[in-house]
Amino acid sequence: MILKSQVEWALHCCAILAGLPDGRYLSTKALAEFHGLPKEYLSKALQSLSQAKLVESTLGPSGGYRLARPTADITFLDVVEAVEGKERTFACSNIRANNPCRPEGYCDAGPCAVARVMWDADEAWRAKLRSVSLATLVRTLEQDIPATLWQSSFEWVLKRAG
Amino acid sequence: MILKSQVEWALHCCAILAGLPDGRYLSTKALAEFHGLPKEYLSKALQSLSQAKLVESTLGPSGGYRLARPTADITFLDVVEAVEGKERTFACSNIRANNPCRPEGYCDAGPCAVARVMWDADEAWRAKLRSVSLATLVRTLEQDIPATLWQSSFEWVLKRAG
DNA sequence: CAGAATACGGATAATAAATATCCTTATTTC
DNA sequence: GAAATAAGGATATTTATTATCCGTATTCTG
Repeated sequence: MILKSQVEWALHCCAILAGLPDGRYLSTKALAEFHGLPKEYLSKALQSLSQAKLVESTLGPSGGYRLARPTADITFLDVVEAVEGKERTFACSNIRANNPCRPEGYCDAGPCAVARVMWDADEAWRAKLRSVSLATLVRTLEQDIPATLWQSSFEWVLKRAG
Repeated sequence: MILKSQVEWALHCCAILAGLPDGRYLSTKALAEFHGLPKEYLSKALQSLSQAKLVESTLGPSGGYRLARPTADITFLDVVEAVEGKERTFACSNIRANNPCRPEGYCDAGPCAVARVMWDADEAWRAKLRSVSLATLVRTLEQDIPATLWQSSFEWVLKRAG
């Protein structure tokens, strides 16, 4: 089990969009070029973000994407769920129902004990993702990345932002 | 992203093995029949548990599997990792390295900020799985399942345990 | 107003992973 | 010696992921 590569792409793209000045948009083309990704397929990930209302888009030359909410109000979980879907990572197929000892018409009171544990773990994962916002990510990146690279990247993006 | 169905199967099988009297083995055939699963494919999951040293096997008629350690010493994480592998659920392909603004020969100090968050969440998931043992699971099941069904299932298993 | 650039969605192909079955071998029990 | 078993290799089958291509509507630019 491994997350789609689109999750990674979407998160990095959101980090870039988070640094965009108000009212500006950045195109799929620019985002793909900046990250060295296939434009057409990255486009699908960005469309997922758009459908989840995390980003807004505009058409035409100088078109592209921008965040739809303040960076503090978009979490890792938002982005992950936009791309991966909101379904739990453990699917219970209720195999206990196949127990040959079950009386006819027996009905389970609640979800399977195995599933409950797996779902608790899933929720712990989501809680952690929910606790980190894009604002936090940008602050971290600003500390990680050398100032010169940070600035040149910012300028690279600005030059292409419509 | 969704866990393999073999994870579910392995956990349920471990729950059964956890109730086995000392020194007894239960075959793939019995485990498959009890859970309504394809014997050949379930066998692969059990082999994973065996390779991870979570269970011991013996050959011949009256052969099968038993737990290799006390139920309190086998966690959900042990079983999940035996089947799914120990790799993290987020794979960082280090796309930041494609940034066109990077100076020639630039080298990253540490892992990517995005990956660190994703890996923290992965670890939170694993920590939760690590916190629940088979002993805990069996206690929960004993409370969930009606005594009569619990007992008839126990007898069903015992009749087939070598 | 014309042309270019864009997001969007549908269709399709290519690749990889999960699911499943079959068969052979070595071991153990009876 | 016969039967049952785990183990592992080989191979399909199915599903998910990754990727590309194309047509459409929209928006900006000249």
